[in-house]
Amino acid sequence: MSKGKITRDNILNVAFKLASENGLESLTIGELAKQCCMSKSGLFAHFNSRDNLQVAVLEHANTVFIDRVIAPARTESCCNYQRKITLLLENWLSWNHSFQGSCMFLDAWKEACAEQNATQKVLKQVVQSWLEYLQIQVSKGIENQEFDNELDPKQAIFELYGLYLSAHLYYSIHGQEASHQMFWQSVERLMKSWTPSNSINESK
Amino acid sequence: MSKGKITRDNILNVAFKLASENGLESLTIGELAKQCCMSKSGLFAHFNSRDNLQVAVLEHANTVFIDRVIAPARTESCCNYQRKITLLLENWLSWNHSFQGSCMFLDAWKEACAEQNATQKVLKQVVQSWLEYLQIQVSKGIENQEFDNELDPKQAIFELYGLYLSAHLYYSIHGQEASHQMFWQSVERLMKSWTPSNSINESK
DNA sequence: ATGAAAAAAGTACGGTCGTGCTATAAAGCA
DNA sequence: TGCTTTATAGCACGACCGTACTTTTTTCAT
Repeated sequence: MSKGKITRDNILNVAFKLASENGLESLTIGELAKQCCMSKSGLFAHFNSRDNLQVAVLEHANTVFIDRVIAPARTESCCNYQRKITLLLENWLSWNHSFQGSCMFLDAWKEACAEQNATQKVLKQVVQSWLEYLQIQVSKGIENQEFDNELDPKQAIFELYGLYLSAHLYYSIHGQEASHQMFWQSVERLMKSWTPSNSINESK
Repeated sequence: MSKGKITRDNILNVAFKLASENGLESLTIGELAKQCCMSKSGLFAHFNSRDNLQVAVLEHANTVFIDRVIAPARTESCCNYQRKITLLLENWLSWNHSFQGSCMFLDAWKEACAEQNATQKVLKQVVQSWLEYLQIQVSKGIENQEFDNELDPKQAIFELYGLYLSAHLYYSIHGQEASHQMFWQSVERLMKSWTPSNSINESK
């Protein structure tokens, strides 16, 4: 392995770590060089542009992902897929250092929000109050006996919110129509499961 | 209404529009001033810091959200909550100009990824292949008769992915433990609904 | 109409960004 | 060992960032 490759590999490891913590977009050549104890230009010569650097980091992250998530679950193939999927999920949640609320690929969709500045505080408060509002609606629906009284409103909104997030993600991949269709189909299914007649599936 | 308030309001409207399209983080004072046909310093004087500007934009967005999402559904109160929630969801998806894959609050968590550069292409391809991989696992589970053969793998992963996204969001609000717990509880519930015995709730 | 107050513009500064170009140092093969 | 190739550092640039400070223009109440 030539010196160049070794250095490049080290750079990518450091960059992956940084990008995992602060988001890919906030990865800057100057800071990365500092962390690698290199000069900006010395590091830059390995990629020739910031775009190339980011792409390289993503590809590196992908190999790490395969190594940590997919490969360890391969042994479980072709016998019990429920178990295998659970295994994949476990790996998925912990692949990038113990699920610190960060995922390389999600982060590339997300803004760098590591620092707890005033903006973030307001943002969280806003989102949280919206979640609580939704939970209250579910609670009222339960009181109104539309929903099963074993239903946990918090859990229900958690799942509902997931569909919303998923819809956003799928939008950028499959476009508006497909995203909408999948979202509503899932919502219908989810809300159906909230009704008393289907209480078999309820959470606790 | 004084001149200052009018200008400030106009700035916030323009800023909201910009931030909706490109993310709050990519909102810059210089560009915003240009869009408002103002000087940087003239605009700056209204907020005295970029942080204050961002907070103001968020608060403005929140009032827009309440106007467009919560208020229109108020009439539906206290009679049919299943209907009301559906209404809220409809408003939710369209509140910020027809659900163009963007949500003010989600965007503040997300990176500005409007431009289709090389990085974004790689990123989407990576995520998509991961989704397809998961779908294949479900398909195999169906062939293996662990899952109901009416189950739609694509839809199933859509919902599963939503739980994952939700978990990430809840992490930043409620911390690791709560987030983990809710995630697994929902996963258990979801996968249980995939099994043949519970096919009542299956999507189509 | 006039003068105080508010709003907007002008200008400048230090900082960081990505990215060229040139020179030096190290690596690897003969 | 010496020489070519490769890797790294040094330095400078233009652009844009947020944010001060000063000056000009506009607004508004008297």
